[in-house]
Amino acid sequence: MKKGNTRDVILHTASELFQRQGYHGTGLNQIIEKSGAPKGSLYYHFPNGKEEIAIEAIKLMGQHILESAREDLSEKDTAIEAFQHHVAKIADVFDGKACVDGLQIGLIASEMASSHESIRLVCKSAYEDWQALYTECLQRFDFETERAKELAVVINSLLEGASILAQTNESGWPLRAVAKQLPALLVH
Amino acid sequence: MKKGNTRDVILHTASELFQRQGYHGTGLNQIIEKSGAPKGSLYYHFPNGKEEIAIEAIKLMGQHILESAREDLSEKDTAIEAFQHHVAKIADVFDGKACVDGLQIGLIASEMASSHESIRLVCKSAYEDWQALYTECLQRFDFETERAKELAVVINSLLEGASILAQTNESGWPLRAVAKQLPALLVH
DNA sequence: GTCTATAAGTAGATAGAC
DNA sequence: GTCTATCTACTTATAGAC
Repeated sequence: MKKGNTRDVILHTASELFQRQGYHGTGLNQIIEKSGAPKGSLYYHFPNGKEEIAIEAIKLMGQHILESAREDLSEKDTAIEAFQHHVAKIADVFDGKACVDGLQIGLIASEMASSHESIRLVCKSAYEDWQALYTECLQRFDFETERAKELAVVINSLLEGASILAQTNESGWPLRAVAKQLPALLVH
Repeated sequence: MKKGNTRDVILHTASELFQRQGYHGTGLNQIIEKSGAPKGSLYYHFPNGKEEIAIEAIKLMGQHILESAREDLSEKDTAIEAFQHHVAKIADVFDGKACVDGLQIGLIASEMASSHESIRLVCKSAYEDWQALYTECLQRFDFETERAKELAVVINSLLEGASILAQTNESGWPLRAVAKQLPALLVH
């Protein structure tokens, strides 16, 4: 977990807490406490305070999710199998009651959309990156460009929504229900 | 807006604020201020404080969404048209920058899932009600029971997720992208 | 049923020593 | 780069008058 410098430790802990408890639900003191980072150094590394930590944390989450998605999607031979594999991996995370590491910016995105423009834009950018990856993957499996783009939005929605249901049900089954219906959606 | 008694005014205002700013992002003072309700009466009507207000507010949102969904879904002659109509109505809400009235418990559901069991259960119950309605509608259009139940979960996920994207983009287009792909999903 | 005042705690943020 | 102490503002919640 520790990457050596204090900044990364703070950011990693903040990512974890923000995505589970949200922006307002997570205190700076809690981040300090859980990370074990020295309290005094927080405003040294992030002079703009909580908002700056949140922005950097969201960028980190975005990249993390992008990487694991890219990995999942490259391991299969059809679009259906690829996305089903991706969804199944996410479903597994919600079964264990362990921390939901690196999944989901939906909570903070909803929370801040109407109040913090800068955070809204970072979230928007993360979603665009994921959709670009999905689009690219669908094109590789011979989906026409426009349809691929639209399906990417739909898949993105599906994953965000099913993740909320999974949290609410404390189980990955909503994601598995989604995986099961993917073949109907992904017809040429 | 005012339904006569103070309790309902508080609840209505709380619903609005909770779904836009979340639980931790909304202060009791803000609810009082915005509702114009007398401050002293808050703990008279809700002796258990903020958590009780949240639980009742979520129930209210759940019923409100259920009713408008029932209305939307009963106006068309095919499953595809019915759900497309429903999604289109939601999309329109996100275009105007007005308050998102009565839509979406996803934010508060994510926020509280890991910390307040009682709130998590109320959200779970609301989702189950909506899915039951979707299932019923799909069965009416000759979908087999098991498939109808699974599609209901998928549609629920789709709506929750696309609503987050709509907020993040300040536009209803993600919901319209979903509507456009519904015919592929809803094949017998 | 409503109102005022206030308790008790915690939030984010800052200043200055080291 | 880190630590400690502290400031101000705000939070939920309560007590007691009306």
